[in-house]
Amino acid sequence: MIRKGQKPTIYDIARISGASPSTVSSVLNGTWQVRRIREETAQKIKDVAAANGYSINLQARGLRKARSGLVGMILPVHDNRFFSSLSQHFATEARARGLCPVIVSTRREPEEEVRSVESLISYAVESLFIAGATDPETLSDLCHKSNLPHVFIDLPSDQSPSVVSDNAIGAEMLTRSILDKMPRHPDPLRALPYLIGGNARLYASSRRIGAFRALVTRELGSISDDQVIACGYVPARAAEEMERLVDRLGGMPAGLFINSIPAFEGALSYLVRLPPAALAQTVIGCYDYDPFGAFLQFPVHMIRQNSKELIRQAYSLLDSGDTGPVIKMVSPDLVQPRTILAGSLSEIG
Amino acid sequence: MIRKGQKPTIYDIARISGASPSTVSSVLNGTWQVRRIREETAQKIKDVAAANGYSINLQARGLRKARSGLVGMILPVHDNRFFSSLSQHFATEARARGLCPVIVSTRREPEEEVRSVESLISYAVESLFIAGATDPETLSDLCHKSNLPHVFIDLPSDQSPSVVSDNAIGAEMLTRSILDKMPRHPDPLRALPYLIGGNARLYASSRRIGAFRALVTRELGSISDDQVIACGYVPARAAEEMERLVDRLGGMPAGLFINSIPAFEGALSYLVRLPPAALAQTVIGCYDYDPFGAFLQFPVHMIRQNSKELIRQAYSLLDSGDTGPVIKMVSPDLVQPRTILAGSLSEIG
DNA sequence: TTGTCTTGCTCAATCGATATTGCAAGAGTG
DNA sequence: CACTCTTGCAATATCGATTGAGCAAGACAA
Repeated sequence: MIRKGQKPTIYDIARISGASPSTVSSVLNGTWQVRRIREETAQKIKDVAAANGYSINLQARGLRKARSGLVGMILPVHDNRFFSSLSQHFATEARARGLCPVIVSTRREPEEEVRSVESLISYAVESLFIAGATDPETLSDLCHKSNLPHVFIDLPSDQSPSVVSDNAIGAEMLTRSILDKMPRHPDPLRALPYLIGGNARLYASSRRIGAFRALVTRELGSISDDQVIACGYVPARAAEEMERLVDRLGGMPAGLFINSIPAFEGALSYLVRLPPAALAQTVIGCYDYDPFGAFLQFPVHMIRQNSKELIRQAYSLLDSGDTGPVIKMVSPDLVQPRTILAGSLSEIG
Repeated sequence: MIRKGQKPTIYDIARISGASPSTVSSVLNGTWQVRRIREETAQKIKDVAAANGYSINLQARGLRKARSGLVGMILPVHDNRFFSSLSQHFATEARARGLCPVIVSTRREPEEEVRSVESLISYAVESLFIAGATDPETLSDLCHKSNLPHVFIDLPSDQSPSVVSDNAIGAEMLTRSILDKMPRHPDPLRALPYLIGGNARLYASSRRIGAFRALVTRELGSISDDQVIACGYVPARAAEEMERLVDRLGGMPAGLFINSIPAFEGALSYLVRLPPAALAQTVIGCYDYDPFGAFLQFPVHMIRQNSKELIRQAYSLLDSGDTGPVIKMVSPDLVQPRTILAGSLSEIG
């Protein structure tokens, strides 16, 4: 019946069913009513196709129609709570739209980002989501050149539509809840809130630090540079700086704003060695979320990025057809300490 | 120069450079030496291509060559530590092989799994990785029919090559380290190890439970059904069962084997309410890994699945060309409590 | 009966790249 | 000088699906 070893094509189905390839094509892609194919004929073709395990060759269709049915996403890594949550929502929405999601991770390497974008362009993706790009403008250029609709997520581009977490609002919420719960302390230096972690030159951190400084200044009258320790994202560095800070102050400060999960890990590795009493006088907030943070022996306020909303907004920006530079802000959520005991964590299974 | 609004094709490059499309094609795909194209001609074509921002249409190439350059992966969800780690390694290896990874999540819905596999077949993926499938045999049939090389991961198929975590060995390691560290207890019931969580009818859990029972029987002479509480994966259920167990025993048992992260969360939500002293007499092990587990106020032994090795073995099974049913086992790792303080956690940033 | 419409298809060009075959011009050989 | 051989490229068929144009056969009107 069919050429051996090959997948059947519409030509095979046409031969077997005694119709022409064009009739088969229109029956199988659903346009047969418009093309005035008899119901009887259509049914026969469908039966033959099913019986022979026909499945369409989307490369051929894509070539002819100049549409691939693919949507691309670029992100730094898959194995990260935030990015994997982004990709989950991205993929779910893509499938809901009848598109096939192609997600490529670039390990934060600019060249890999460029290669990946070029590769996705070559596969004729219909639009592209770019999350956490290290080099937004180069990628933006590439997309514009190829006339490819695209959105930046989390890290914006100056030349393209972007959706980002509202770091200023998130940092303000976190700072405010630290200030609100912060115990008074006789030592004026230990009575202050401190920020640790992050890279002041990066987009997200700089906004968070800015908001922290602004609110602290507004509430406490001033802020010293000593209160901001943007020591990067390496846990070990954060551990060192944490220890140095506690040494300098002669104990824990009343408030601690930890910028990012890696910094949190580093700080933790030091904090867990302190006597529990040392932590009783501190309010800790972490910008970024980990569910097990809620099970530590001391309460931690956490900021959780709203990845679902980020994706929703990204799709809606694309839908709008606007290709100019716009930045949409999405507010993150403040997660209260120990609010998660009820079992809402099943997602981390 | 170029048809406006369109991406340039080899025909455009041919016209501009004064060569023929076939020459352009062979120059741009690197086969020009074989085809005796002059270096001078080749260079000119490359220049023209670069100047006009040419990028190959992989749909056309794929159609012609009957190879797409795509590798597919099916998994339940992206936003899960284990699966996202799998996809990270899968994607990295795919790119290293010059292939483009297409990862589709199916939310553990059998129909979605079927749709996704069909969709990937239609895109002509060259091979397919299927992780954590709920309905392996149906998917296996689909792949065999389409002559598509494939491997199952984590959850095996009877009809296809599969790579799975060695649940028996993992459970034995975890059980052994619990038994080794378990304190003696005057109450004979509290002196025993208990297993909580998981679904005894599922592949992974049943093996883990089997290994737990076997080793406990071997070391302690016997095991009672009361010691195995396979109450599923819902945190709240685990919390209930945990409380019930502690009530029944009049305190924490000497050893606790928690099966899966969701069960761990549930158990935790109860355990953190106990006085710290209550936990001092217990050894806890968790089958599955979460880095923050190491920062809890009591030590937890954890099993970490070796996702990198799972992927490596899966690729090597595919490379071998074998399509018959084989199961490769990969041993997971035992992570000692608090071994992670040094900063190896940066992956979760 | 002739002309017009509708029905139900088929034909053939097309998308962009690949690969086999073909072929002119020059080099080399006797 | 007639010949083969090599060089360097062009022509063309092909992959599988789509789609506008075309066309035979019957229905219906005039």
